[in-house]
Amino acid sequence: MTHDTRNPRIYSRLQIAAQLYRKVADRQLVETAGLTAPQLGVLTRVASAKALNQTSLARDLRLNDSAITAMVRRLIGMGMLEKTRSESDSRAFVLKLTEQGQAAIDRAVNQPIAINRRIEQEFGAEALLQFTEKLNRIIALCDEESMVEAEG
Amino acid sequence: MTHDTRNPRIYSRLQIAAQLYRKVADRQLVETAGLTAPQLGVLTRVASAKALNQTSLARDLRLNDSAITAMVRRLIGMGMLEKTRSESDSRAFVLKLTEQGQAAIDRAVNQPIAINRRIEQEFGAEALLQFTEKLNRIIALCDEESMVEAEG
DNA sequence: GTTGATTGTTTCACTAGTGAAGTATATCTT
DNA sequence: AAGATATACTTCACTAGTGAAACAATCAAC
Repeated sequence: MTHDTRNPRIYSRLQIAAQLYRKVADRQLVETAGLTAPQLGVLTRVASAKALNQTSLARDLRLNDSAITAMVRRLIGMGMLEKTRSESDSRAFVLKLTEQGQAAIDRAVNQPIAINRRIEQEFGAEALLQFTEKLNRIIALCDEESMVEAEG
Repeated sequence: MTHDTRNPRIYSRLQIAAQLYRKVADRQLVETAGLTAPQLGVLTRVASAKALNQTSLARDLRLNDSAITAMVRRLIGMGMLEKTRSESDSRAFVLKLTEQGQAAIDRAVNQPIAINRRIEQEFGAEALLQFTEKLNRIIALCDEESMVEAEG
């Protein structure tokens, strides 16, 4: 009753948490691996797939195609990634790590991110699982909602 | 064991949830109120304070000063906000809503955001509280961690 | 085997954020 | 009162994302 901002609470807390988390993780990652967190996300996905194109990458990371275009351009500029035309489909590119890219991942893996550890310890395994479960729930609800908006 | 991406899980889920939530909320807000969610956040904060300057606004929203500079510039351009030099401190500006800005807030308030309602219903009051509590925990841990990084 | 739709990618204009460096104005300290 | 320090704000260069419009290659249907 004091605040009419009843619902913004979740929204804004979520935004702040996500932003802050990224900032703190980025600081360590840039220091140790020379990568930002989103960049590491892209590289690890590329590393774990055998022949990935940009569209699949976008789907995996739940991003826009154009976000991937930009991301890949940066990573290629940094010498972390390579891009070659797919032989089976000449619209698509196949993404591959460079040695330098693999080295960056290795550095990142060898030095676990402090904030992750901290959160894991504070929360404990069970609470952590429960929390990510709720995040997944939110993601699913957003998906549903955006379907509804689009089609009716 | 299948995935060595044990810790990224929380991080990336949080990012995806936040991004998606914003996207869905934005779509409705832009439609009904002509505002994005972050813009509404700024306006409601300005509305609830009596004489706000940009630095306090930045602190409240946990944003950079320069993010506020840009945000305010856009909102002024849209005719939602006004900026006048503070009489007590001539470095600072005092932010004030225009009529149009107030009208936009009213439109937003009168049409609660669908995705918020959906999440509230699915989660229930208790789970929602618990969830935001954990978000606050994460925020606090990030704050601590960034202190440690900065000073040692 | 064209025709038409779908798919993979890019470009453009935009919002939203960070961080470092700079400019004024205020506030201490002496 | 002067000089150092802090505060309010801006600018710049950057990352990271969206969405719409375009283009070329592929795939289905006649």
